[in-house]
Amino acid sequence: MRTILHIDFNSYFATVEQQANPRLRGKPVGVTGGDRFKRTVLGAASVEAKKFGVKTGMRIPEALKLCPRLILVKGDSYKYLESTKRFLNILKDYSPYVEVFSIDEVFLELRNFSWGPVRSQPQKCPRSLPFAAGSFWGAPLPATPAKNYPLSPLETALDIKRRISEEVGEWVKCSIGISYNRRMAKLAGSLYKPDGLVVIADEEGARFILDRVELDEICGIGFAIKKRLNNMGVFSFKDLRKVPLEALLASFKSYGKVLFDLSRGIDETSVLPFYEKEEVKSVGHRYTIDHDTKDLAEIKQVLLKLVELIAKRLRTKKLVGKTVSIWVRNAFKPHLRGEVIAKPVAHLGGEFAHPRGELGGGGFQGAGMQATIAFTDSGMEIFNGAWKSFLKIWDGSEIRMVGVSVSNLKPKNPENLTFLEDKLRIEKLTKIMDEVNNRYGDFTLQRGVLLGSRKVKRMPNPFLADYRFKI
DNA sequence: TCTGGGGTCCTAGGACCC
DNA sequence: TCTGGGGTCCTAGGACCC
Repeated sequence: MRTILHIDFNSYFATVEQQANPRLRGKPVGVTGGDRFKRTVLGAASVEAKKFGVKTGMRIPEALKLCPRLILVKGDSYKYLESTKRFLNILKDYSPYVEVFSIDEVFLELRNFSWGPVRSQPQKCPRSLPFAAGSFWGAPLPATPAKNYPLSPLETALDIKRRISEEVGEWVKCSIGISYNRRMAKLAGSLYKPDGLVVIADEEGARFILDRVELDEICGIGFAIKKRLNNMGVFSFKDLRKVPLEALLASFKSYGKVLFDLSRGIDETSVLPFYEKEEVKSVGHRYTIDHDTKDLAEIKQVLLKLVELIAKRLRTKKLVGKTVSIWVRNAFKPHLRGEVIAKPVAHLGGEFAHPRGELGGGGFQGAGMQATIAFTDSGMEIFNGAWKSFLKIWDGSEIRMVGVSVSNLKPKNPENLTFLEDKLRIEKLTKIMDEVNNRYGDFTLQRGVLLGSRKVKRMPNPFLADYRFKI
């Protein structure tokens, strides 16, 4: 049996802000994406703000309505990244098997460790009783340390909490879940926040917990799949276990097996250490303009900026890509709110308008298109592909968001360089631009066509997107 | 007055090649 | 003129995650 810890930092951006600024401690804090308070959502909410019902992803006016004294802080990705680096360095001391799941979530596997004979002993219900560090479901973990580790899993978790408090900051709390697979460890970690420590020791313990949580509380079941399960008469994991595998496969194709296993606490996926993770598969940015527009010149400028950011990231990673994707999201249409918009998905069968409108749905409509171009890391070449696609999908109506992404990436091979003088000149110029912009900030040097783009103030911070590779 | 932005994965169906 | 099958690439678009 495996031993996997899931470490999740609570209200991450908000607690890092509170750590950095003691005046924010103990107060409801919301971290915003940037300067804009309109047309954006909260990136994080502090523990205190959450008590008012404020949540990550909430619109700002809505959050202020719930909590008028909410302190809005502009997010600082560099700060969060520094903090992430620090806790990852701590975790590496406990095991080499550290999977970076997101900027504030990590899986850590302790190997060569035997749980010994386990017997399930459900102890407390997660919803009715808060519990202190060390509470668990299922059999107690053996106290005997593993061969290669000086501490037992439980002691390891407690030691990690102690060191994070000492070395990252006392205000930065994490919840740790311990279990025999990734999904159950993640579920365990989510049961008690903040500063929780929960063990799900075996499948019997897993069933005990699964029977007491909602379907979408587990990683892998979201809005649409939950809705479809409900339509099949499945409202709990207990119900889900009664559905034969064949029926799930018929409805959800290969994902049916995942659901079948999930309901039984089974998950064979392994912890993938960060140094074994493949390079990125796509690099992209999207941007919501702070007003709806059908001004072609303005849209073009937004796209040019996005494309330059993407191209710069590709060059930093020494990658070239050949697939350019573009999406637009149309202006909000109140009458479409709640409408069924999604088209059937090949492998899952879409039926529902997403409440948040991932692209379409929830009052939004959108369109996207892909195009194949020659492998490139040049902003202009990406732009040319994107612009052609844009003109094809754009129906002339007002848009609120535009996004570009480059995928089908491969390492840039220096031998492939063309010796055309023109190409070399462009590469040289691009290199100089990157050097200057790295030193003085993005868009210090920019193409003439971007000059005068006053309306587009804030652009994505590409730094945050690359956290995984800077550790 | 109305919801951001960074990703990953999956599958169908057609085009195209041998 | 009619005919098969396998493999791979391209494209569309949704669902999921944080």
